Amino acid sequence: MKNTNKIISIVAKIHSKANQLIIKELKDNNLKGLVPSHGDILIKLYDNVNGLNMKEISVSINKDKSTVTSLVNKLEKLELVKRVKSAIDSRSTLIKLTTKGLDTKHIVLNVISKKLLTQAYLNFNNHEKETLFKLLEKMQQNF
Amino acid sequence: MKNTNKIISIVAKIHSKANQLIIKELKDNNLKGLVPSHGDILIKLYDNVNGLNMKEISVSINKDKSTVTSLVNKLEKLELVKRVKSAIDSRSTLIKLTTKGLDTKHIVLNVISKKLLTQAYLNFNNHEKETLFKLLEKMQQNF
DNA sequence: TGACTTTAGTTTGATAACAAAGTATAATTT
DNA sequence: AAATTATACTTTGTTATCAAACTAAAGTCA
Repeated sequence: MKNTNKIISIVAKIHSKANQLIIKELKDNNLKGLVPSHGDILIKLYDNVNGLNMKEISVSINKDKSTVTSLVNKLEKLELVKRVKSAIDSRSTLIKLTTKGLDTKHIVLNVISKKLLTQAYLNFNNHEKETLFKLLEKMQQNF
Repeated sequence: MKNTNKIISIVAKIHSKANQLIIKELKDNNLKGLVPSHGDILIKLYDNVNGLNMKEISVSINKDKSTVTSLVNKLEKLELVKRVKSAIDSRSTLIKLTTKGLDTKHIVLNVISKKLLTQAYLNFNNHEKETLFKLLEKMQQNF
């Protein structure tokens, strides 16, 4: 088997290792019990202070809506987000950060995400970063 | 945020899409109920006709040993593999392909894996394949 | 030899994730 | 306007996955 045929298993391994790192960092930074998907939701919400509905979250983090229900349930239980019924469409629920949720922004973005990228890109120069990014993006669009 | 900072979420997306494709293909090829990890185990066993023990499988597919127990339980229930007690070390269990398990080799390697690679590498030339592979391998080693 | 430690594997309990079915509301069609 | 279809979300049931505790068999060492 050609080496390049192992591409998907390398992708899987990087994904797994990155997730392990994130889980460890979340735990070490007083966000015990959270998993990467919770972090993904928080990151989306930092950029959307007016909230996002469940569908929007589901699409943007690439997870099934029922999965998002349970992820948001947990975030709500931890008082990091709150559900607000939409005034315009009563089927829709807006998910908004609480103050406590917003407090996680620095840790999540400037500590955890940063650490992850630093480690992933260790010994990469800018050209390599861009090349890898472009090729991966191309592969992603093939699916 | 710089584009290249989204690298891990692209990795996650490719992993997820690849897995979806594999699950669909397994189902379409009469291997309903199997997931990519089962495929990973079968692929390792094709190359090791004398069997592999649980630990070896766990390491090679990068999954916890308890996960491997349940994956192998399913493969055994489907009569694709059998457990054989090691003669040398009675703690150890060798997992071997059954005839029915070996029959999946063509489908798994020449149909499903091939389809996956063809799709992932659509519009890639050899140089791009090798560049991507090398850079990903480098990233993997950073973890 | 007998007590400790390590190793191989399973069991148990918890959870993220998905799919399918269910509920409720909104939009569309006739 | 009533019936149909579509949308937003939750609930239910299943499973892969992990971690921690457990069992049993080697290995070590004193």
